[in-house]
Amino acid sequence: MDRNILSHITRHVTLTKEEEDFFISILLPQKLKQGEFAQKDGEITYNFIHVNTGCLMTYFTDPKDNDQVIQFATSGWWTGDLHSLTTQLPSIYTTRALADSEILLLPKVRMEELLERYPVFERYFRIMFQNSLVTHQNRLIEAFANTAEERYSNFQKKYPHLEQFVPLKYIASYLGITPEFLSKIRRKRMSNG
Amino acid sequence: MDRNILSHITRHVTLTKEEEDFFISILLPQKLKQGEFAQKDGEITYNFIHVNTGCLMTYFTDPKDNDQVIQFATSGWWTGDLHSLTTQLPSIYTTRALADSEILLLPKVRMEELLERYPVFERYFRIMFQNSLVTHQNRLIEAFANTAEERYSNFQKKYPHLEQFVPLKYIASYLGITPEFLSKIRRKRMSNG
DNA sequence: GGTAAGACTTGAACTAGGTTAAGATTTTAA
DNA sequence: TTAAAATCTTAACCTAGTTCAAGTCTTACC
Repeated sequence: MDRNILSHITRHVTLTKEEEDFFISILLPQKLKQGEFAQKDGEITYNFIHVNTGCLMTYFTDPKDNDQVIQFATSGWWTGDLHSLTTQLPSIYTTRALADSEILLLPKVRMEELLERYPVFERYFRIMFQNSLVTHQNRLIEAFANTAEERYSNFQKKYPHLEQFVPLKYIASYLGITPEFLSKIRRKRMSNG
Repeated sequence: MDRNILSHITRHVTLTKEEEDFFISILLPQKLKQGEFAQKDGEITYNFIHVNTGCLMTYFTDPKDNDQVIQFATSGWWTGDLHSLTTQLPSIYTTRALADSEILLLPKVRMEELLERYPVFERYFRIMFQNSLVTHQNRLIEAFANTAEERYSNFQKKYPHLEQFVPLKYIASYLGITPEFLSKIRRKRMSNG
């Protein structure tokens, strides 16, 4: 199996050979074609998902059937529904491949075993979640303090490669606006330079 | 010293007497009067902050001098600027007492020592951050999918005691609207029942 | 106990962004 | 290769929320 994921982890913590081997042994590799689902809303989440190659998005479908994209996950990211994974209640999110992708599934029970046996992984996930929290706080400030146009600019700076293959309607959704309004912004940009 | 904080922690993990004692020994208690600062923006954050009694708020002041409240923290909550604490770059947030409060400071270096010596605290903070992440994801969805009025209702349901002593302008800021518009919502509510 | 400062409200004019519906362009699939 | 489906754009009209300015109500302080 591809041990590429280890390079992401050893950026934050140091692993022994035993820890590496055990970790790799509990991961389930899976391939997804563009458009396929890693997780559907309404179902219980049994796996934490690591993206090896490709790109996934996680979105929430509201009662009026609008999709709200909450995250794009590319190579090296963890994704999925933490709430459903923790509580084993049905997920409110859908996670879906935006491009052909290879993912690694970390089953909940094996993850618990991992954390129990090798506390270094508690540390690793503590650091992961801590960083992710900072990112989410920033997004929250962005959402309230900046205009849609500023958010779009920041998005482009932060994820320069994404716009090539992510449909604009999902980018609009991620930015919290309608596709029509994103069109307006793009048009205005072109004429202004 | 008040060992009340331990009850919050042992809700998530089990501590030995030794772990409890060491943890308590590294905390610095501090009293704040209403309006006093626990942390000012522009300064480096040296402590993670635990609220024992009272209530603090953390806000971001944007370039146009608008305050954006990102969190209210009451008894049992951790607060402060995780980004500045981690990177030791100047904080972009201010944390301030909304009522007379007692807080406990966990200095960065002692926190690192704690995590090194007693991995059970890695587990505790991993769980904390994981839960907090779920909360932040929900807030993000709320911000985009709901109207200001719905957000206000949800806020009141979630923090029923806060509205008694938190000035409305900070609640408006937390909801991402102007105080004027919050007034309008409250007025409309009164006439409609 | 009066006054100054901050908090809250009101209303009128304005704007960022949404809605609806149609048309243009691209992608998919048979 | 072409028809169908999905994506993207355009435009007219609409609305949630802002801005500004004035007025009321509280709180704090000399």
